[in-house]
Amino acid sequence: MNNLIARTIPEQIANQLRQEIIAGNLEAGTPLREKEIADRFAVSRGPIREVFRQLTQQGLLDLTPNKGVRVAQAPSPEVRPLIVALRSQIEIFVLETNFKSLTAENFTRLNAILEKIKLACQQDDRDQLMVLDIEFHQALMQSFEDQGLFTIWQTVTLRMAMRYRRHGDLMDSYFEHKIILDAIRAGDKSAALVALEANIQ
Amino acid sequence: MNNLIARTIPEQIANQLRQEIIAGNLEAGTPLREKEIADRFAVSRGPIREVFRQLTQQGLLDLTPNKGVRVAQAPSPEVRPLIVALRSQIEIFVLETNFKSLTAENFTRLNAILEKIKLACQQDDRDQLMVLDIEFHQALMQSFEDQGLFTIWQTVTLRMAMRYRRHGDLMDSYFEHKIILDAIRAGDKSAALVALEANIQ
DNA sequence: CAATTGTAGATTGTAGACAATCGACACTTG
DNA sequence: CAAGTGTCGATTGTCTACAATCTACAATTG
Repeated sequence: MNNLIARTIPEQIANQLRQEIIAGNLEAGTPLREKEIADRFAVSRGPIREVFRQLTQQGLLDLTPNKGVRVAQAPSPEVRPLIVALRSQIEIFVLETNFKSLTAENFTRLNAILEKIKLACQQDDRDQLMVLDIEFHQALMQSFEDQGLFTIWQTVTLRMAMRYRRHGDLMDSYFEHKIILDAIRAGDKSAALVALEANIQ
Repeated sequence: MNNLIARTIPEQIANQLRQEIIAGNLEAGTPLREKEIADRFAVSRGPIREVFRQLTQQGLLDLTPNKGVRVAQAPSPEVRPLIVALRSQIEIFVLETNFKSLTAENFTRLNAILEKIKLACQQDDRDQLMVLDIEFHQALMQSFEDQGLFTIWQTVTLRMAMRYRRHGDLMDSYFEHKIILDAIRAGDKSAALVALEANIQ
């Protein structure tokens, strides 16, 4: 999830754990032991410590010195609207600023993800849809090459995604993303922005 | 900077490096070698790796696998206004939401920092002022106990602070913070919000 | 001579051993 | 019996050694 391909071992492990936390497979408050996770992925504790530090910084884990990490609580209903607003602003900014610089490569990548989204919707695979949803927006963010802004976006988005379940018909998600991509392809900036904003909630 | 007291060794080292990066003592693009930094702080590479991962996640360093870290570029003039807006929104939200829950402890803590700010301004110590400025706002953020939101705020704020120098008379900074605190103490929420917003730029 | 391949040194990545810290519970002590 | 203290087991924190990877530059080859 972090990159198109997860290069390093810690990255792969981080992706896996992230997905499980976001999906809610790991209850909030659950302690994660270094050795336990290390054994599970057949590596030593070093790489796991790296993963824990990263996920902590991304707001998915809480770390207490000498005590270890626990799965963090999802954002409270009070704070969630703020998080959503922040993410929305970032993505709107990027799409607007970067609109004319989008390349054919960006289109094909977005389209590839969109097809996977369609599949996940048809198969009613909510977990996979959540992963792909984030991947779609991530591809947008990465078209605008600003590592610092990407990091902020990622932290905000992961926090927002925690234990979040899209309600109703999954197919709606597919259509929403399709509208965004179609508008981009058609060069209709304002339509794209409207569709994007509508999708982030 | 991360906490009132930096508990662990990696935290202390991270604080030191953060300060140097933000102050601009370390040029953007400068590579940081694990062993070099480890020797400097008389620890092994392990804790340093932790520090590098954290600062990377906070947008102060760029990490490339198998190549190491470099000091990140400050946000571009294009992106900076967005970063400022994000930070402003977060702090406004917290102050507004949390206004009535502020305790006497919060006041004394804020006041203590304010006094230090005054001193730094009088001594024309720009680096120290930058640290204290962030500390002041951090104290505000920590009065609202939400680790996830704090993490987001921190990332945004550190990014915004990179190589940023307040122009003009340093004393202005002192007065701006004094106005905020006075308004809070007087229970004048809207005045506090206005003053806070004016200060974040 | 240009392109490729090979090698050496430096640097990061990982593993495993040891040290420090924490929490719980039994024990002492007034 | 209550408060404090000591010990034990579990877990995290750190260090050292070794493996994998990258970069630069030399050697080879067509």
